[in-house]
Amino acid sequence: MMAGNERAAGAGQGAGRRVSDDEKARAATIFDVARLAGVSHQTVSRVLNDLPNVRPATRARVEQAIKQLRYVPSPAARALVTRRTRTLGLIVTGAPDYGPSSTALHFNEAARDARYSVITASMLETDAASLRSTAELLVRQNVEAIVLIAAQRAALDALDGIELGVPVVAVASEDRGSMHRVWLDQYAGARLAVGHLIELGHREIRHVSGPTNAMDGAERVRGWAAELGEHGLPAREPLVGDWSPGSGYVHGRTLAEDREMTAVFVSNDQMALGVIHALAEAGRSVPGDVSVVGFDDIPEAEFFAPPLTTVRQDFVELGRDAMAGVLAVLGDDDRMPAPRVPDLIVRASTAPLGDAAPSAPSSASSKSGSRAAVSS
Amino acid sequence: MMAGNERAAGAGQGAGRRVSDDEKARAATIFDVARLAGVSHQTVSRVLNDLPNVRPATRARVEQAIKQLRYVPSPAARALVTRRTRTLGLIVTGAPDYGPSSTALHFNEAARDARYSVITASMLETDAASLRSTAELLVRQNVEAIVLIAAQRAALDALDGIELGVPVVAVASEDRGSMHRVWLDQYAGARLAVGHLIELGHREIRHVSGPTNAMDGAERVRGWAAELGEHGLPAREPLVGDWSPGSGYVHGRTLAEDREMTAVFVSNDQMALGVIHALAEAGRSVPGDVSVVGFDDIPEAEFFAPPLTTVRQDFVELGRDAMAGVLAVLGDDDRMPAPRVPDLIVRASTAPLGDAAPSAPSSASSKSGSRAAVSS
DNA sequence: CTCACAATTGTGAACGCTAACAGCATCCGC
DNA sequence: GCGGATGCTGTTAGCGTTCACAATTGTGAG
Repeated sequence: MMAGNERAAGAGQGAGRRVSDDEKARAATIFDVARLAGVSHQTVSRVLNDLPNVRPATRARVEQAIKQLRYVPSPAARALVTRRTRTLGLIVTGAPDYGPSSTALHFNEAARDARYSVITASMLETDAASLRSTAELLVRQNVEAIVLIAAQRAALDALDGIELGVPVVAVASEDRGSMHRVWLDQYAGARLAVGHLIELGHREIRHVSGPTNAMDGAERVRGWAAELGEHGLPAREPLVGDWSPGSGYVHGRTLAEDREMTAVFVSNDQMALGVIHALAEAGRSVPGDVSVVGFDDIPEAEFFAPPLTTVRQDFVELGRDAMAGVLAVLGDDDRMPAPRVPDLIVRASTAPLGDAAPSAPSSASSKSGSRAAVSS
Repeated sequence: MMAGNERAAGAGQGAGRRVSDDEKARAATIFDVARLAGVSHQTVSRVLNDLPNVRPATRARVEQAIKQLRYVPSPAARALVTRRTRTLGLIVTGAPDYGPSSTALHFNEAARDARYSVITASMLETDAASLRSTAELLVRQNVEAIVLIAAQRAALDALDGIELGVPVVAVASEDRGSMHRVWLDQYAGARLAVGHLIELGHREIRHVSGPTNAMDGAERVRGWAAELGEHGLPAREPLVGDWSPGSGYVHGRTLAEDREMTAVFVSNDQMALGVIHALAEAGRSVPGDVSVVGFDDIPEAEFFAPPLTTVRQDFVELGRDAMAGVLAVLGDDDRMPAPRVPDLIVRASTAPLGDAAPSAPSSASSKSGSRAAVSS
């Protein structure tokens, strides 16, 4: 022991000077620990990595030395030799909306649990050029995989097909051959919402959609149309919004003049807020005259006037699924997670078709307590 | 050239086999580039790091080789020898609210512009234990500094005083001796809001505050009280909310019964939504009977019923300030940025005191197009 | 006691890069 | 035409780990 190898000599820490945990003192290395514990650096490494064939007494001695020197292994040195960084890249585009932000947060936590670090690249822009250069930036950091939380189709397309050298897991509502994907089933969620309106007796159900470049929105349009079609109901042209309450308000004004219509499926809660505002302003009460369903269940939805019936998405699980997907493609684990179906949350913005009869009058039942948050 | 040094020999790439850019081919190293360009690895390193004293012709040859081999330098190897990772840690606690999320996003962009990577650790919990272990986790990744976006006082306190070995820059509204700080001036913002109400003639101005553990909220309380005090107006006990629309609603019901009160300064926009809802429900019109001012200017605020007068905070600049702060403490740059003062955004939820006298009850006038809309 | 064999520990040699210095032309002034 | 600057380029030595072995110690059967 105390082998006079070139390292120990090179370090040249005078035995007396070492103790002071003063400022400039360079962080301890595996050799410092080895010397203090009276073992070779390799034995320390074995302890660090929990390898077998270390006598318990030795292990204890090493652990004691580690603690005493406040030693932490260098991730750089480790990455250099193992060729694994245990680091993932996360790209989030667009404004920090509730959905993407939540997904990112829970992905982050899941990654931490799996002992991976996450280098995040958030960006407001969503053009192909900056997206690609951001992805390449992450690759240059030697991330082992990239997770892309993409709302806009363009963001997904930007990374489609290009060979980055690392796997990409997209959190997106549309499929692309070239990358793996996890998602929440927007189509099914929309059918849930529209199905609810149909059950309430509505026949003329309009739709305020998200922007055409939004994949979630497109799936919701599909679901809306499919559910209507299946019940032999007409699907009038959707009104295309931009997710903002303002665009909901604008379309709400238009809708207010459509006297046939008795229900609106709005593609997110913010726009639903605008729609309700416009309808009420035009004297069409919600849910008295018109039923409105939103999508997302943002925290505020419960406190709209009236409290909003909406479709809740589980972003917690989505974030975890993203991490599960990463582990899957990295081969450390199982297969790609299946999409989850959102839940319908019935509140007070929907009511049975009744009082104001559009074309086919019917009597209103007074069932369904309005408030009762998560009822149904 | 072509020196038969141990590296080139050790690499043992058969000259014939090298060309295939097949799958398993290990990424090119600086030696591969050197060989192809017919120079030493050190010259390649000089080109990579933009050092002087490289003949333009040589530089071009090296750059050509780099491109041809699609070579990217290994950050791990670089970090190992330079002892600099160019990586920062970012801790964001609590739910992904608008403010913290925006700040994080713009910090992220600013870091990228400064050629730093950011390892993000988002966490819902805010207890000292998990916060500290998260910070230590980041330190173990050899981040050069940690940025803490802290809303709750506890989050700040958790990292206060403990020696992490790297500087901490807190984005927080209260000061702690042990760390650097950037912030938006909540106190000044609150005075702006209350000053506006006073100018409109209000004398009984109540306050719905954030939770007591929220530093922003505490500063806003201070600002509210100070502004009132300076005008010799009474500051009744604030109603303590929890930022949610729900708590705003609850306090709104209480406030509705206070017939003295003609104005409320609410500590964030979400609670203001709840307050307005409750007031309207109780027959006290906003702004006809009561003026309401919020804080934050979330995107939805403009579409509340009525559109909300509020205080806008510039989270874009705050995020950039955080990065500027990091550069400052890292010594690469100038000094800690000064706090910024928010802007008052006047919309339709505030009006001059007039119709309804504070102590003398009166009938509500129907002035002010208070958009019947969302009011119930 | 001795020897084979397992358990434990130690010894170089990478990993891919930068830092420090050494070497070699080239150029300038006298 | 010679000495010394002044580019430019090359050589060697680490940075702190893990990997692949080699060496040593311990154990149980004969």
